[in-house]
Amino acid sequence: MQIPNFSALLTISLHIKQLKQIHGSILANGLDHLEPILIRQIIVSSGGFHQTHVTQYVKTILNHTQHRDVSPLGYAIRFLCQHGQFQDAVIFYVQLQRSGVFPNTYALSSIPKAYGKINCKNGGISVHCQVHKYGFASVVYVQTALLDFYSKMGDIKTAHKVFDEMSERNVVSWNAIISGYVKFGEFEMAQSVFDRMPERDIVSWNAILLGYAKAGKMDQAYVLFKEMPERGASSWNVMIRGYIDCGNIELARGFFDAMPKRNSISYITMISAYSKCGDVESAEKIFYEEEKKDQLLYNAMVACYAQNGRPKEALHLFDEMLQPILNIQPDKMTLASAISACSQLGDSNMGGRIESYMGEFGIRMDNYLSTALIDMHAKCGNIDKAIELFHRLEKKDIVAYSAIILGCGINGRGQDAIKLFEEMIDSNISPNSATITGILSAYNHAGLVEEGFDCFELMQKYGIIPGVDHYAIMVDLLGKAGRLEEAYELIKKMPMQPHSGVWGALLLACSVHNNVELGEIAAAKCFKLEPNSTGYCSLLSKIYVSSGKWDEATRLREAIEERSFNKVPGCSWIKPAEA
DNA sequence: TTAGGGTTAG
Repeated sequence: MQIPNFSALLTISLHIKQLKQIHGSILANGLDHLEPILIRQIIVSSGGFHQTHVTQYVKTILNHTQHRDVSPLGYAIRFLCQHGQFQDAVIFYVQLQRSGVFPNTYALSSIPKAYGKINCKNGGISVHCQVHKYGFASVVYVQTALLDFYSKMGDIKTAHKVFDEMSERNVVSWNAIISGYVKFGEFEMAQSVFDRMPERDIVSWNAILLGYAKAGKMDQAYVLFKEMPERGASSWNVMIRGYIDCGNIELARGFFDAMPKRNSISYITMISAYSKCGDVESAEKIFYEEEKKDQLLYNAMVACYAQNGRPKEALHLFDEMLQPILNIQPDKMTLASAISACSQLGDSNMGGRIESYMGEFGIRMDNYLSTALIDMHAKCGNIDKAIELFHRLEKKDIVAYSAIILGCGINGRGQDAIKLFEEMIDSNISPNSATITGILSAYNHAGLVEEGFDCFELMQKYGIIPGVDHYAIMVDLLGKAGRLEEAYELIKKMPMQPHSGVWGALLLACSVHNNVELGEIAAAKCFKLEPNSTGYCSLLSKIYVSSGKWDEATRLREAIEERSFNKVPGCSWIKPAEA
């Protein structure tokens, strides 16, 4: 093939496969100088392809090409930013600078957003310096991007300074500063900028509407909503979100039903609201009623199943979205939920498959995914792998600590769990209810009773109210140590009704330590709370046998047989004991 | 430039 043919080919819209072939031929023919044009063409033609494939391929070429033509590279950086590949955009931007190439407006107007997304304030500040250095200080797009960067980083002062110094402003610049004030709760400032705006568009109105919603002033939000010159799906979505945050899910649903044209955000807002209050059925109804299901909708429903202890359904839906007929690409959100489902099932095979998707689709590991994987490996018994992942975490937050502490606890690594808990407290991270469950389980495994009690005091310090499960672990811990009376006293002091787990822990301890009296009390409670479970009967029977109380053992066995014959739930023969 | 979704326990 001749050189002119390549150039001509690269001016028309082609399939990614054809572009890949052309790329191969270009390199084989030593025509590397055409690579920049190829990059641009891939991006331009990318509309119909999977974005992940395109971004992967663009990244591959960027990594390998020797050419440093600013136009396609700036274009590529903007493309990566538009497709959420912020880390990579920053890497290429830095490479571009290192090779001595001046960035262009494409790169400079998109890179501040990338720095903001990866939470790198210094990066954005250095871009700000470069903007002045390279003479882009009067370009409205570049300045707006910088002002938006500062406002998103919470530095409203600098954002306002950039805004004040702008020689030219457009409606986007005004909206960016308003959104910044709204985001950080400075509603009055937002309102005052809004009042001064020379012209407003729907985004300006939505930003102010959001301000009311965030302040919980839904009555005023409604007045504004009615007054708005135009309303879009976003305006309705803000109202829905506002009512959900106020706990008025019915009114939110009313708006959802009434809106003229819903978008994916409307659906996922409602689904996640139902998910959070455990109403999986309503979420399912919305999901299945919508015919055009996209990635966002699937993600919301997979998450809903995973969050509500229905891991099989979560994975079933995950599989469905990968079917060639639908071929919806999973992303970080999907994988995080799917991994959570795997850990609930203890299924590390499926988990491994999901890990391999990450490579296949070029999904970068982040804190959410790492934490989900830590939990999964720990629950599947691979605690070393979990610990390794934990130590590789960039930022160890409360969820990651909770997951690893619990993981160590359930894998018999009590001492490791205790060390990590201390490390967490030293790094000024306050434990939450889940962390306490984890550390208490670790003390329980290690048989550290006093530390368990100390933990109850610690909870008070951090304002955590002990839940029924914390008591259950404590009862188990005391029971195992043979301190049965203390365990019983603790149950009596509980401010809430003990569940069968609490009484079951006491009963188990009684069976280990052959305590008939407390065993009968605990068993009676268990029978009442879970009449259909036979496990408690066997435990009590074991206590009788071990204590030589053959008559009671026989009576109990007869009662069980009679019960299963008559299908009458409960064991009525035992004297009900008061706790 | 706005709106939304993911990770820990129960």
